[in-house]
Amino acid sequence: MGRPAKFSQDQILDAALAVTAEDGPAAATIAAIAERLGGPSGSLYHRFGSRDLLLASLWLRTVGRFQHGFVTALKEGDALAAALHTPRWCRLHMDEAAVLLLYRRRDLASAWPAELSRDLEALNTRVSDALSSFTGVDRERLVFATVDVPYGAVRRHLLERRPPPPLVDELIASTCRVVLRLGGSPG
Amino acid sequence: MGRPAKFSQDQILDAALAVTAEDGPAAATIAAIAERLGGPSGSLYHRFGSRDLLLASLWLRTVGRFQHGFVTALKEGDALAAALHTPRWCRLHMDEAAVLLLYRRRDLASAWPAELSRDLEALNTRVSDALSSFTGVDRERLVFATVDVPYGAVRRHLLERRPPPPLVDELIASTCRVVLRLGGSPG
DNA sequence: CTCCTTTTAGAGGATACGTTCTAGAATGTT
DNA sequence: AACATTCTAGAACGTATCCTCTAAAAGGAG
Repeated sequence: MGRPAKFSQDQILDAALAVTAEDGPAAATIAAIAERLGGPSGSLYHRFGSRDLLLASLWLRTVGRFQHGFVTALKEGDALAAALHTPRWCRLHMDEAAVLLLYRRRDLASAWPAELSRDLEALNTRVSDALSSFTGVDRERLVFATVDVPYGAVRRHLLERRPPPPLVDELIASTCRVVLRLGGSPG
Repeated sequence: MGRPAKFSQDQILDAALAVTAEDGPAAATIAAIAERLGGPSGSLYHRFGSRDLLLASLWLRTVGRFQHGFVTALKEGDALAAALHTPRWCRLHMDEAAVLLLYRRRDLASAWPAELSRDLEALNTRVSDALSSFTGVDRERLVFATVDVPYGAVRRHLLERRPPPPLVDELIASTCRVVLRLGGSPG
């Protein structure tokens, strides 16, 4: 089977993640990632054909990981849990959350690789379907309550590299109840 | 007085703004800005000493313009107006809003120039003071209602380069009322 | 008109980055 | 043991970017 890999795909993505979370996408150069990894740049090109493919893979991995809990909650009809998934996930995965929420796809991979367009589409469809499966509430309101507000509530804290305080969850929950008319005590 | 300037400071900043809003901070190279301006790169270095100084100036100009309405509303004790300032300003200044809300300072000017640190501090102080002048509400709640939520509500639309729909204002207002306990009909 | 200042104008150098290429190390297969 | 395969290792190349530097254009002052 040939020489065993010293650096796995995930290890490389983790190095890219660390660099990007720390100093932004512009700092995520091949040289910087290789240095963080402790390996040569050639290994990165061996696994991923190009920088765009590497960072696009990082994006896909991160989005996929984040979406899992969100989609599950929505499919169970629990909009509140979906909304609260964002602050909770951020506390557990600060670096990934920073990359996901502070930047855009295009800022990581300036030209999205054609090989990965299907994967990206699949992720989009997954969320879109989960949102559609949640009936009884206007879609714009649902997105506002479960995506936009949690996003805004968390961002300032991610910028300062500290976990969102518990109050954030309270405020998101309050907003959810009002916007989705869920009932429960205001606050 | 010497040769009259063909390109004013604001014209250069406008060119930088257009390029940045269109293709992100990484695309805002000196060459790209000069081409958009229709002038030589030397003129940019004549007015601003470096790329960092140029983009930092753009950041200051944009933040200052945005803050004006926000701070005014807060000082008048109108938190709702402050919260609604964001979607309204976005509709009037889409490009500037995109630069301001979609990116970070560091993504424009990787190292903030020391010459401009005072100006940046002044802007921060201005908002901080305005927030402090608004008594009777916990500061975290106030920031959530007037900054974070409007920010999140607007972002998705800025990404797609279209003005935030009227429903956004409604949802922001509803959230404001609940979080700040302002009274008024829920919705 | 002749200097002086300010600005345009863009060529040129230094540096950094993405990528390719060659060499060799480490493992499975025959 | 010899070979094929897979991966590490890093030097080397072309390109793009930031910035500097020289020359000239355009107006005002004496």
